[in-house]
Amino acid sequence: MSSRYNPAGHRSTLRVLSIFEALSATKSGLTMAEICRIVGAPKSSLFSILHTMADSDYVSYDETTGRYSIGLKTYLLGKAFDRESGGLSSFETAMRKVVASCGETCQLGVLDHGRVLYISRVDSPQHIRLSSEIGKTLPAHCTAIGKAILSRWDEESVRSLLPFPFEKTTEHAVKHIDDLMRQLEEVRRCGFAYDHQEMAEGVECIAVPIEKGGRLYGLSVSVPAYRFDTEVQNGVEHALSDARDQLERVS
Amino acid sequence: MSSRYNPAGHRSTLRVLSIFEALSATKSGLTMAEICRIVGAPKSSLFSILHTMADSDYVSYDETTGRYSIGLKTYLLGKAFDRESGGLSSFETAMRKVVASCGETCQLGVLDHGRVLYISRVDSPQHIRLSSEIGKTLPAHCTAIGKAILSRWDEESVRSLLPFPFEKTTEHAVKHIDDLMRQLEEVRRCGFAYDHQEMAEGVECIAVPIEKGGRLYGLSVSVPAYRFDTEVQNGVEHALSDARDQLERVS
DNA sequence: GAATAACGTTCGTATTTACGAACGTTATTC
DNA sequence: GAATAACGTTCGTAAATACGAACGTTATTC
Repeated sequence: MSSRYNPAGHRSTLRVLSIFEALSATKSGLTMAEICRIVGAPKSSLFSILHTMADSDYVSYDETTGRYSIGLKTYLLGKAFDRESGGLSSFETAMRKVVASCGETCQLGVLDHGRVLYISRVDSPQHIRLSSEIGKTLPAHCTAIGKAILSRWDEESVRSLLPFPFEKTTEHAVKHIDDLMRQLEEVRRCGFAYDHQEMAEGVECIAVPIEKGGRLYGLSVSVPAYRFDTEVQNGVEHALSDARDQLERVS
Repeated sequence: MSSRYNPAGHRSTLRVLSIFEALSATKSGLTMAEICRIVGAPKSSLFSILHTMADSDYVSYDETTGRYSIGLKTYLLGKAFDRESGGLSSFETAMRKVVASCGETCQLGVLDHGRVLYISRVDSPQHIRLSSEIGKTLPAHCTAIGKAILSRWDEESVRSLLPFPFEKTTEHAVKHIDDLMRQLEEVRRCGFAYDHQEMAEGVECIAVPIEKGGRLYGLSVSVPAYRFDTEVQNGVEHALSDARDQLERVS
């Protein structure tokens, strides 16, 4: 799909996007030197790119600290996504309803290069809760959202697109791709994907796949293991199917 | 501030940003040819850039329609801005309060290349209201937000950065930059900037400048002329100064 | 349904960008 | 406070991108 000449992609473009990515993962901005280290490019190269980005206000430059951060115009791009794609606001409404119904943290993710990219979260009102971060990724094979989405793929795609051997997480995680295939078959059958402390010890997750606007999402609820039982599981599954039905109906 | 070699900026970067900008201004996506026309670059050049953007999910490509639009990852960049910059959420809270208090549309903007860039809006509950669009720009000299922000600049910057002669809007708009200077002096004195049907016939606006996070914003309320009088004006000014005080206090 | 137009894609060379090395300047170290 | 390290910036050449022209393919026109 990329240009034949440079199969890796357009270098300057990749760098612009990497700079955005680096800046979005920071709290108080980055210096040029820090960006260079993260992006893995020499400062003489990023110099003009960074200045162009700052001049156009997609990146903001703080003169007093000498640090770059995400700019106002980039924020507006995100708003445009909301407006165009029917928005994620419908997801957020549904997620708030899920949290209200079962009292646990609800998360939304997609698959990005074989990993789960978390795009939205509504926190549990309880004190003990999860620490995942929006914009961060986790392996797909050991997360409920990952399995939920993969269950909608054909076997061949899963085998070719998922990095194997799997990244190691906890003892409970599925170790071989054939075992994962069996789990996915089970997800297709019952509609729910489970992560029984596979990603992190003591965290149980349940997820459903949701198709919306031609895209596959995974919607999950995470529960600390010590308050997880059959009753909680039933409640979560009920809340998740309600959310899925509501979201897929309006499309 | 740009690189000495290419005073206009880094070409590839400018193109990436232009593509983002073009995509953010559309409702249902653009084809490659359309993007080329908007950006003003040949398709052989944008080909690889666009594919690289789509591969990284910052841009999404709809195979059925052949159209590109803003991608999910770009949305996450916007969220990162919110998280980093203390967010615009505090502005939005304040704006909702303004609308609740005076019942008219409230808008937030900044200056971008001598024009007012609208970044947020909370609509009036009334039926007759405005049609401005988030992400769009208007001339600064004939808008309340523009004048509010310019009042915090020194005279030399205003004269050098504002495009003159002014773009023509309505008969009521200020025509000469010297007249604008007198108006800005008045804004500095009383704290409020006015647009008396200067941008659009029948629309009155009042704005205050707000400094937050090292950036200058303008917060305005727009009122249809037929329901504008001294009493309304007092109410709006009261609501705007409350909002400004609240926003600048927390910083 | 033939002809035309528009689209996305590929190619080769002209042009621009890339980046190691070196600069002056500002933090850090001792 | 001298010496060192790190930063942002500039330069020249090596290497990448840019883009007109031409391709096959898909819409449009008549």
